[in-house]
Amino acid sequence: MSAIVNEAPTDTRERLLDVAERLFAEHGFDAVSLRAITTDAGANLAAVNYYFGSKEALIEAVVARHVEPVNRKRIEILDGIRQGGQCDVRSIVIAFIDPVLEAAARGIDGDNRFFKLMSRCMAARDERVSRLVMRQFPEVVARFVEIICASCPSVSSNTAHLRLMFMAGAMAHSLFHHDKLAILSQGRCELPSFEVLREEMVIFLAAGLTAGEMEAGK
Amino acid sequence: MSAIVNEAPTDTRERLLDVAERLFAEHGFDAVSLRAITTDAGANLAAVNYYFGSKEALIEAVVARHVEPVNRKRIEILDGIRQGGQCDVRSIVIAFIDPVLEAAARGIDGDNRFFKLMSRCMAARDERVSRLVMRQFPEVVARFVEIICASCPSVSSNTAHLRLMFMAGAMAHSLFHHDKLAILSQGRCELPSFEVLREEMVIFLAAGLTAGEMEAGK
DNA sequence: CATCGAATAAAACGTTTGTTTAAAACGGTC
DNA sequence: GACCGTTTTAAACAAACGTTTTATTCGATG
Repeated sequence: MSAIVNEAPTDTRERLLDVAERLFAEHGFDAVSLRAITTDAGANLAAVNYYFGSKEALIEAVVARHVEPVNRKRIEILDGIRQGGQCDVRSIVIAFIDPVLEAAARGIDGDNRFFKLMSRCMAARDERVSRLVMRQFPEVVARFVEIICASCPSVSSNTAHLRLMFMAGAMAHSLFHHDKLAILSQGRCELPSFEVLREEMVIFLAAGLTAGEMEAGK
Repeated sequence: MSAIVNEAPTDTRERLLDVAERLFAEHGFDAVSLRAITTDAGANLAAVNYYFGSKEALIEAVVARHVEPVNRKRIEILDGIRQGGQCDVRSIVIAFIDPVLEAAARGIDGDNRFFKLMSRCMAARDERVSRLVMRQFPEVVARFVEIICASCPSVSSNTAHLRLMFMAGAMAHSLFHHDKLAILSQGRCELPSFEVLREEMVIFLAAGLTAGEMEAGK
C-alpha cells in the first residue's frame, strides 16, 4: 500500500533473507548451503554468520518474517468475524486460508515459494523450525478451536482440535504439491488456478468442519 | 498370519532396513547418517554400500518395502468395493486410510514410525523419494478419482483430484503430528487413540468428499 | 586340508558443511 | 585528512558426510 516498492533490496541483510527464503522453500532447509545462499545473494560467505549468527538463526528469521504476520492476520480476521456476529463455517475456513494466499500474492515472482515455505513450517518435519512453530501456533489453534465450537454446537473441543488439524494438513499439502497434480493425475487433471483451488478447499473443508451438524435441517 | 515372527532379524540386510526405517521416520532422510544407521544396527559402516550400493538406494528400499504394499492393499479394497456394489463414501475413505493404519499396527514397538515414514513419502518434500512416489501413486490416484466420481455424480474429475489431495494431506499431516496435539492445544486436547483418530478422519473426509452432493435430500 | 565366494572389518579418500579468524575496504564525524 | 565503527573480503578451520579400497574373517564345497 505504501509507495515503497521492494524490488532488489539494496542492503545485504534483506537480500540474504530473500534468497534464503526462495532456496529454502524450493529445496528444504538442509539441502541449501550457506555458500549457495551467499553466492546467489552476491554476498560473502561470512555474511550469514555476521548478520544472523548462525544458519539456524537465519532459518528462524526467514520463517518468522512471514509466518508471524500470517498468523496475526488470521487472528485479526477472527476478531472481525466475532464482533461482526457472522459466524458461518465458510468464513472460518477463509480466515485460515486467505492470509496464506495473500502473503503469497505479495511475492515478487510467480513461483509458489511462500506456499512451500509455509507448508514446510506447518508440517515442520524439520526439527529446527518445530520449536518456532510450537511457540507460535498454540494461540491460533486456541482461537480457531473456540470459534469452531461456537459455530458447531455438536462438535466437541477434542473433535474441533482434530478437524483443525485435518484442515491444516489439507491446506499445507495441497498448496505445496498442487503443481504436481499434472503428473500424479497423468494429465487427467488440469492445474487449477489459486482462485479455483481456494474455492474448492473452502467447500471441502467447510463440509468437513460441519460434518454431523444440522442433521435435523438447517 | 504366518508363524514366522519378525523380531530381531538375524541377517544384516534386514537389520539395516529396520534401523534405517526407524531413524528416517523419526529424523528425516538427510538428518540420519550412514554411520548412525550402521552403528545402531551393529554393522560396519560399509555395510550399506555393500548391500544397497548407496544411501539413496537404501532410502528407496526402505520406502518401497512398506509403501508399495499399502498402495496395493488400497487397490485391492477398491476392487472389493466395486464388485460388491456398495459404494458409499465412507468406504472410499476407509480404503484410503486403513491400509496405512494396518501397516503401522504390524510394527513392532509402539512408536509412530510408519506413520511418519508414510507421511514423509506422501509429502515427499525430499526430492529423492519424489521419483519413487511419482512412479507409484498415479495408479492409486486414478482409481480413487474414478470411484469418487462414480459415487458422487456432481463431482467433476478435476474436483475429485483436488479432494483426493485434500484427503491425502489431512491424513498425512494428522498421522504425522497427532502426538504434538497436546502441545499445540496447550493441554486442552487429549491425545486421541488411533481408533478415535481414524473415526474422526473418516467422518471429516467423507463429509468433504460429498460436499455439495445430495442437496435435494438423500 | 585347500579353496573359493560371500560377508565383515578397518582405514583412508575426497568433498562439503557451518563456523571462525584476521585483514581490508568503506563511510561518516571531528 | 585522521579516526572510528560498520561492513565486506579472503582464507583457513575442524568436523561430518558418503563412498571406496584393501584386508581379514567366515562357512561351505571340492
